[in-house]
Amino acid sequence: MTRASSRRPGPPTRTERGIPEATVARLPVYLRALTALSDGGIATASSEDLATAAGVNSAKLRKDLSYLGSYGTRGVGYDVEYLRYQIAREIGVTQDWAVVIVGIGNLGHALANYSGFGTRGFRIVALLDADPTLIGERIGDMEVRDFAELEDIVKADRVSIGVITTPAGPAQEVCDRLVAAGVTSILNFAPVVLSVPDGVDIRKVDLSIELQILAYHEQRKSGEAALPQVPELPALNGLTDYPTVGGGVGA
Amino acid sequence: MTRASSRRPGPPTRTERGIPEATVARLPVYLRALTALSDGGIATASSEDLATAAGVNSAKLRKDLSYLGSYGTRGVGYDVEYLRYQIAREIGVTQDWAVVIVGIGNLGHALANYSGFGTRGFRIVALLDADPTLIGERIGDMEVRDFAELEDIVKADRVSIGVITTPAGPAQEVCDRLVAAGVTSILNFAPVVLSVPDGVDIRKVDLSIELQILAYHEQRKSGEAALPQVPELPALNGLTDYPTVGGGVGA
DNA sequence: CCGATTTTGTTCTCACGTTCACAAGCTCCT
DNA sequence: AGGAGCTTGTGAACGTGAGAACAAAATCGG
Repeated sequence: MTRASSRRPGPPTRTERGIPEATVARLPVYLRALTALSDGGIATASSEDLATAAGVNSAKLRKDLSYLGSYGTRGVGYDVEYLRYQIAREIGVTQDWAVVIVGIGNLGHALANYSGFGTRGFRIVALLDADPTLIGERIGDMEVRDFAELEDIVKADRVSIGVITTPAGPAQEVCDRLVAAGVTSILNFAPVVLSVPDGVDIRKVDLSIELQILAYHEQRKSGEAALPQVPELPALNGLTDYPTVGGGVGA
Repeated sequence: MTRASSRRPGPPTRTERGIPEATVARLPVYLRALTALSDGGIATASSEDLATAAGVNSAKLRKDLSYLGSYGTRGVGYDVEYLRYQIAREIGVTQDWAVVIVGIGNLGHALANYSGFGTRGFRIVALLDADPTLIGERIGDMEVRDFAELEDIVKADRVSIGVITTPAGPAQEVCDRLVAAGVTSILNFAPVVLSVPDGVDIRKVDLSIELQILAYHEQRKSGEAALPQVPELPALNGLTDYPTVGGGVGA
C-alpha cells in the first residue's frame, strides 16, 4: 500500500521556484518592514533586526528568504534596498496591477479612498456598482461607473484583480461576472463562500469571523470560573429554545 | 476511549478542551453556513452538505466538529439548530461582547455603519477618535467620542475587544492605551506590527497584504510567457548601486 | 596572512494540520 | 427481528510548517 520507494526521502521535493504558501503570506510583511527600515535611513539589517521589525523569529525569516535565493551576506546581513527590490519583484509588485472594486457601499467607499492603496503596485481603475443612484458619484478622483461596463473595463485595462465589497446577496453573481470577464484573482469582503473555477484565486477578508475568533479566545481567558459547565443535553426535541449559558444576562 | 491502555501517545495530546487553532478559525464559517441552512428551512444536514456550504471538505469538517463533542447522529447527520447553538456557545457568541472602535476615518466609518456587525454577539459601545473635528459627529445611532474617554468606557461597559482603524502612525500608542485600559483582544487594521504583552490577543486584517498575495499568484499564472517586462536588475530608482554579492571592495 | 567573530543558509527534528479509510452506530425496510 | 444502507467519529498516514542547531562564508583585528 505504501509506495514510498520512488520518492527520495531527503529533500522536501520543493518545485523549482515553488515558494511555500506560508512564506508567500509573510513576504509582504517583510516588504513593509524593509520599507520602514529604508525610510528610516537604515542601509543594512541582520535577520534579527528584520525579524523584530516584521514580528517573526529570525530563523523563520532566514528560511523564508532562502526560498528566494541567497540575497544576504554572511557576517553582515542584508542590504535593505536590494532585498526590498528582490522581494517586491518576487511578489510581483514591481509592476502595476489593475484593480476594480465592485460594490460601492460603506466599505467600497473606504477602500476607494484608501489613498496609499497598500504600497505601490496596485492601481484602481474602476469603481463599479449596479445601483443607478450611485453611478456618477465622485470619490476622490474617480467616478462610480455602471457594473454593466465591467467587461469593457477589464478588457481595456487588462484587469486581473477584482475586489468584491457588495453585500452577501449579489456576491456570487458579481464573482461569476468577474471571472467571465477574465479576472483571475478576487479579494472578497462579502460574508459568503464564493465558488470559482480552477485557476481563479480567491482570498477572503471577513470582519465578523475575525471578531469571533477573538471572542473564542477571550471567552477562554475570562471564562473558566465565570462559566459553569453547560448542561449535557438540553431538551431539544423539536424545540429551538436553547438555554442561555449560565451566569449570563437573562434574555 | 479517551485513555489508551498502552503507553503509546495515541491521542495527539490535546488539552482537555483545547481546540486546534486552525479549527477555531473555521468554526465561524460553519456557524454562518448553519445559519444559512437554518434560514433556508433546513432542519438536518449531513457533514457533506455542511462541508459544501462552508467550502471545506467533509472529513475536515467532521474532525473539526469532533473537537466540540459528538453532536451528530450516525446515519442521519446533524440537527442544524442544535449544532448551530453548540458552535455559537463554543465560540462564545451566545453572549454579547462589548467592542470599541478607535480611529473614525474611512474604514472606521464603514465598520461603524456595518449594521449586522457580523452576526449577533458583538455590540459596538463606542466610536473613538482623538481628532476634535470628528468628535460629536453622529454615525448611525452613535456619536464619536473623545479617545481620552477610553478608560472610562472600557471600565463602564466591560469592553474586552478593541478595533484599531487608525493610520499606522498612532496605532501602537492606541494599542498600548487599549491594553492599559484593560482590553485583552485587539483587531488591528493598521498596517503595522503591533506588540502587546502576553495574554493579549491580536488579529490583523491587512488589505494590501492580501492584494500582494494575490499578485504573487497572479504573476505566476500569467507570468512565464506573458510578462517580459521584468528585467533582471533594473536601476531601481537610479539611486542605489547594489553591492555585488562577491564584490571585493578593497579597503 | 591568519584566526576570531559575526551572521547567513541549511539541515534535522518535531509539531501541527489535512486527508484517507473504516469501524461504530443509527434508521429503515423486509 | 434482523440485515442493508447511511453517516458519523476517529485512528493512522501523509504533507507542511516551525524552530533549534550548526556548517559555511564573509569581515575585521592583529
